[in-house]
Amino acid sequence: MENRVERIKKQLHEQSYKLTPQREATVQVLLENEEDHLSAEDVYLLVKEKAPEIGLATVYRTLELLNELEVVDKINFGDGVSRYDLRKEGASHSHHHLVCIECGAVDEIQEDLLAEVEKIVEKDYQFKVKDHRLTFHGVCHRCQAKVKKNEESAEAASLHTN
Amino acid sequence: MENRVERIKKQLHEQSYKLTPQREATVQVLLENEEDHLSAEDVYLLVKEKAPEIGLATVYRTLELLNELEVVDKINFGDGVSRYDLRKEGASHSHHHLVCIECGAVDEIQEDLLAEVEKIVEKDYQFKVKDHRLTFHGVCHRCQAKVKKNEESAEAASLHTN
DNA sequence: TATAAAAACGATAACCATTCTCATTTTAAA
DNA sequence: TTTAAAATGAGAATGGTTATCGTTTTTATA
Ligand SMILES: [Mn+2]
Ligand SMILES: [Mn+2]
Ligand SMILES: [Zn+2]
Ligand SMILES: [Zn+2]
Repeated sequence: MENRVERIKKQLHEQSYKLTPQREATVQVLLENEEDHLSAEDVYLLVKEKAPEIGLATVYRTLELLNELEVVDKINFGDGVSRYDLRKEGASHSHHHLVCIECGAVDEIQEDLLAEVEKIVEKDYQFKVKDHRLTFHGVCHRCQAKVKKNEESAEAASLHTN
Repeated sequence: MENRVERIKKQLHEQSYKLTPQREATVQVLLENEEDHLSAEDVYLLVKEKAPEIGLATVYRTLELLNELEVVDKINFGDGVSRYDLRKEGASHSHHHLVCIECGAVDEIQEDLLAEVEKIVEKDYQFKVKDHRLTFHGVCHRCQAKVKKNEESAEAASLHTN
């Protein structure tokens, strides 16, 4: 885990960006909240806990930089904010997302389901694919379970009143 | 073509929304620019040509409404604006997009390439898929042709100077 | 056709995520 | 240490979108 920060710092250094405590704290926060999809404001509040003097503009600048270095993906789920999603190390593109229209949860699919589709796109549309964004909107497994449970108890209640 | 407007108007009426000239003009503009991906501002300027008294707020409200009726998809390509994309009639989900990182062009894929992938998502992730968003980022066929042409003329020039 | 309530409208103020500006501080290499 | 370039923090500015509110339009009903 610690290595991960070191490697990102190295990457910054290689591209002749300076290693500032603000940048390190921001990367730390992203690593510690890898499963979430934080907005710039979210990151700002979390970074402030370990580096209270940091400014919001610096957080934006750092996230922008990390996006250019392909350390994070800047994604947008249609609410009014950009979210910053850490890439798995060495991943060559953005992972897929499952957005629940019932509870708002965002789950991830780490396996690449688009290999075949990309072949078709390259062949049939002569488009050289560099990256992709794939998001499914629907009902998550938790909300499906909830509905099923409610249906069962409604049935049970109906048996009682008959 | 004319039928398309009529059907959308009917759909509004069925859901007890009122049929106003502003809404009709907005739908007209969307139909006349089906291949584009217009922002609210874009739509506003185009609608003003045929209904100069219309307000920007009304355009936003109409686009929001059409999005709820699933007549348009509100999409976001990562520049700071929402874009409104007319659905093909009867289409049950959003079509795919090809965004060129060289020239910025946005091309469309109308065929559904995700049927197999969605089966996997439903089975392996117990996620009930209702809709999807799929965008590829890469180099469009026009830009690829341009690069190839440049390489050829560079080669030709090189032959001359030798 | 006249009436009236609900819905929709236009103008514009407010909101708010993001970017820009600029004076000050920090970094990194010599 | 010195120094130039890069980075930072505070807060102003920007710009897309939404909210407000008084007026107008629509549509159902009498
Ligand atoms: Mn993610
Ligand atoms: Mn489209
Ligand atoms: Zn859910
Ligand atoms: Zn192109």
